[in-house]
Amino acid sequence: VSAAGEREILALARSLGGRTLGEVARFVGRALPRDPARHKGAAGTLIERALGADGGSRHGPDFAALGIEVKTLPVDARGRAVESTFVCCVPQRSKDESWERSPVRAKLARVLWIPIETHAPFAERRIGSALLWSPSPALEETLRADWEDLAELLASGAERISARHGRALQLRPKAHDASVRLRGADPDGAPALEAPRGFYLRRWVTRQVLEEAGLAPRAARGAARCIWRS
DNA sequence: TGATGATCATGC
DNA sequence: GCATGATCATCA
Repeated sequence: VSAAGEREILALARSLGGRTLGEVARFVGRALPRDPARHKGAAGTLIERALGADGGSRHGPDFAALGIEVKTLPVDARGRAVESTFVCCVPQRSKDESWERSPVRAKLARVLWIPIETHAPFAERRIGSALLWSPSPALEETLRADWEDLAELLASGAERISARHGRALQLRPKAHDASVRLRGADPDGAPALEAPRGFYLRRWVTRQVLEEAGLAPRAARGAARCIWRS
């Protein structure tokens, strides 16, 4: 909405570049957990606090007024994304929604990517150069096609669903454990229990984002590069 | 090494 | 209880 607002957020985010999670935690006055395995979302929560994002578990973008979603992006030493990226939970009745009105499109329309080096002790993980991003028309077409395929899959019954569907988007379990069930509906509309799932961006997508921004090498054997410079 | 399915903590 | 923040564990 506001270009000035975007520039301010981006400048603030880029000021975190080169710092460690421990430094940022001290800056915002929060303790950083020692064990990432037991605090998987801690880096993302910390960055949101440092940026003054709206926070909480509400729907909608992190910066509601600007429509910006903040996503930390775990990368290896060369700046390549090492994990897929959670986008949002599968909404009930997603079959009734168009791509244009989908939460996936809303989330991905404007993303502030924050690369973070992984495979180091939590507090020593270094933050990279923040990147304000929107999907290219080509990627958006892929996302739309995936969304429509996956929505159809969801509407046709839960049995056939796996993470193998979708070129850029995929469906994966999203729950405390595999036993969790939500109230849903079967293809006929009758009440049924379903495993909660989320939409995820495949790893190649975020790798491409960083490559196009010059933050990661394009070739598999490319030279090492500092992720907090470009 | 990469992808899939499973899992952990927190906030409301 | 469920959505948000993600990474872990395992197998091919």
